[in-house]
Amino acid sequence: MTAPRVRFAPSPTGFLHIGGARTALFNWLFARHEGGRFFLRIEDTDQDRSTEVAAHAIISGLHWLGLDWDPWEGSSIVRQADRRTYYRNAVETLLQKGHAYRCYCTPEALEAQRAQALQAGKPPRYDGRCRHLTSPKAEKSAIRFMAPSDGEIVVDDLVKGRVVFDSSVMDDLIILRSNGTPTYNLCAVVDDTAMQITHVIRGDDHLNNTPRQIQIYQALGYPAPQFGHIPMILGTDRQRLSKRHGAISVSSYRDDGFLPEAMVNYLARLGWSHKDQEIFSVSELVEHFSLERIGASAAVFNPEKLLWLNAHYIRTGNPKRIAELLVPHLSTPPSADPPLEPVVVALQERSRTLTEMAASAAYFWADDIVYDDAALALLIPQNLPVLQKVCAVLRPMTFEHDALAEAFKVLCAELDLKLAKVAQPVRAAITGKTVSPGLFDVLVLLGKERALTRLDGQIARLSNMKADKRPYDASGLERTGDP
RNA sequence: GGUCCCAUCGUCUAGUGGCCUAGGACGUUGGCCUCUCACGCCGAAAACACGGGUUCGAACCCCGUUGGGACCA
Repeated sequence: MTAPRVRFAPSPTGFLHIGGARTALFNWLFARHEGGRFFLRIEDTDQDRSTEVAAHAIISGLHWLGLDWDPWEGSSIVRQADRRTYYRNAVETLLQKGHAYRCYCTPEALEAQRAQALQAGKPPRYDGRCRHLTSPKAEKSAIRFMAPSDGEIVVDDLVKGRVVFDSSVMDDLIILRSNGTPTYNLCAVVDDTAMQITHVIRGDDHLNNTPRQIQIYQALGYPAPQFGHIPMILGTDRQRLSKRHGAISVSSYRDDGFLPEAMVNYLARLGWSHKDQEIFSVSELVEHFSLERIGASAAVFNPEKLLWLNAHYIRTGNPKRIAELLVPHLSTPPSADPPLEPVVVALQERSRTLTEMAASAAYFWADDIVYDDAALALLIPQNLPVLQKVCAVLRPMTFEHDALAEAFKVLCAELDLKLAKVAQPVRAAITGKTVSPGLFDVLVLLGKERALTRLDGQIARLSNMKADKRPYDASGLERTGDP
């Protein structure tokens, strides 16, 4: 195949969502696999609904995913707002060739007709009443495309296979509104032709637009590109994915501590497959990607699997990079002691998101740690002797993993206790939680001074409780670190 | 309503007429490992929507039904 040219053409009416991101990804992968070009075109002809904020959100979403694009005629991004004259020219050409005509029907009248047709149980088609008008009826008019009504239009879709449309069901669509703005189908044809797009890869919600566009290509005398319509992404209720389904913007996943490679991997496997492989690096994706391997049916978005992939990439990621990505998620900036990287290493295999990792890391740097209920349940007078023994053993030691492990082992033998019985109270005392990385790792990371301070603090508190002979009451305990 | 698309475990999928007693993955679940939680390892439950054809043989090809989705909006 000669080097293909593809594009991603979002309307800037909101953030980059999961579905758009996958469309962009498939286009990008196809271009990179085939050694072709990938362009970004912002479809902002509808100025009422388009915003700059949205355009930026889409661009930053693509950047985050690592999708880059090629410039076209010197500009990085093609903007339809800059191309109005080309649309006007195309409309003019169609008018001259007799493939378009002025329609004087008002939007209100059209709406009434539509409602009436619907009422009568008929398809709400435009009846072509202005088609044969010879003289202008009013100053304001829209321009309609004169759709050929004979024969059929065949789309040899790269994903769906051969799809045949009967021309007689196609009505005369408006290509230029009475306010002078061109419509989607016209712009897409004009731009895809100008940009020499060879493959239009887009959501299958556009499949029904395709025969209309093909008719416009033919009327204009342009060659039509090939089409590939990829299936929709659905919510758990099998409805088209929308805000109701929760987080659907790419940026919200970034903010929730997901890694771009996890998102890319997940999106790629949603509708596309390569044998039984689940984990793909970007270069593997580029290597194996092909349009033929895209499935024909819609796919349900499954956040659980995304989470699993994210956990995988956090676990196997370069600690230095993970550390950098973690920083924005930390509620308090980490100090140099302990250094961030070894903390990340300790938490990598027990964090599914950066957000989770940040939450688990808090006690390494906090001056006042928060004790959760499960930890407080272990910090009771019965465990005071154990904590005191541990303190006594630790105080003269140099904190080093194997030495600590040996010391605990010896102590356990001495006390005739399982390691769990000793480790859990200590863990609770120094982390405020019952869950953490390996105890000896935590002790080393925390450092001798901080670990002993926390242990001493709890020993003092428990000693007081015992001296007061007050019954244990968790609600009466001081909880430091709460806001 | 019309047109179009789609149909394998709950979910993502492998399967391209005999390799299928239908494979993998997420999730669920039993166990092992174990200082907690994870990771890892071993095991389990779980699907060809239905009905007709074609064929010696159909998850796979054809038709229909049902169900879902999209567009017209």
